[in-house]
Amino acid sequence: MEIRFGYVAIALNLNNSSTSKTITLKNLEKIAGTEPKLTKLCRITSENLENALRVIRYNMEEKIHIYRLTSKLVPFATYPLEFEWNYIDIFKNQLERIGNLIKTSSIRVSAHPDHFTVINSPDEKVFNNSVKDLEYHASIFNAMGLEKEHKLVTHLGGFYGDRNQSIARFKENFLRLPQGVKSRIVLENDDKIYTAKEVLRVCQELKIPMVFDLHHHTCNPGGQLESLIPKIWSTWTDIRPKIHVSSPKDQKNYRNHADYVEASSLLNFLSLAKKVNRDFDVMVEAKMKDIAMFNLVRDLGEYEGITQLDQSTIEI
DNA sequence: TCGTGTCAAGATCTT
DNA sequence: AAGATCTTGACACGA
Repeated sequence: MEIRFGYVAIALNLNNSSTSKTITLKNLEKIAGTEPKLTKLCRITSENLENALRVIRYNMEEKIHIYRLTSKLVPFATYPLEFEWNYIDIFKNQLERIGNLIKTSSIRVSAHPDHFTVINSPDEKVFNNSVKDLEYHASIFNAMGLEKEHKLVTHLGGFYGDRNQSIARFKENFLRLPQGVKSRIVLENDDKIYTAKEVLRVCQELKIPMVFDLHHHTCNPGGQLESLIPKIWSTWTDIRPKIHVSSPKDQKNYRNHADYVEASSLLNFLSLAKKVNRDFDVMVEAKMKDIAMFNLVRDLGEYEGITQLDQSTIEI
């Protein structure tokens, strides 16, 4: 079976290729007049999209099939400024070009709205802002022409003093999301509150695919791997399952991501996944980004029973 | 040019 | 009720 690896947002091998350039609100406000402000925002966005195109081209050339786009392609995309700007319209062509390259090179992309998106928040304002943020992500993917297998990864959310109530609220709020958002969402177990077992149950109930994070599972265990894997795989009905891997920074900051990923920490998971015999993808979450991914694949290839097919793919 | 405090947004723990 | 901390890459300011 084949396992493909990818990385998050930044291609360290490409110089000056940030796709997350921005401006602070204070400095945006310092710019006099609406037009100049808009010009500034557009210049930044355009630069981010140009770099995104470069990064996708790099991925294509390096035969990297798994990639997470940054959430910050468009600065202040969901922030209520004193003027409207339809960045989807303005950057239609650039977004299309990126999407076309993603499709022709068969790259599987995703995005991970950051921690301000909390679907199970009891605060309606926070929920509404989360909807906005998810819609922003979905609209970018749609403008790129990306099919529904390109997903948005998020978590169950906060604890709010009562686990069961908060899980129940997630389900209620999830059902309130726009269809175009619901069909993009996949859920991931987190490192502090909701375990793989708990997230799996919600995913099964709501028919949401589940991204399994191996490192989070170590920080916040729930359920046995051997029984979890086939069930988690089943949530991905017609799409390859995907997992996240990372290594702890150190004992003190165990939950933080290290520069690289320790290959040996995957061996147990791989041997259990082999029994299920289904191809899957791995997102490497490490400070050293694409370089960490290449190293991990190389290191795994050294083990008995693992064959390195290319610099981002193994076979077991 | 380099180092460092700050940043639009949330949640949680501490005070 | 207010403040610190978490986490993250990049900005922005000052040395």
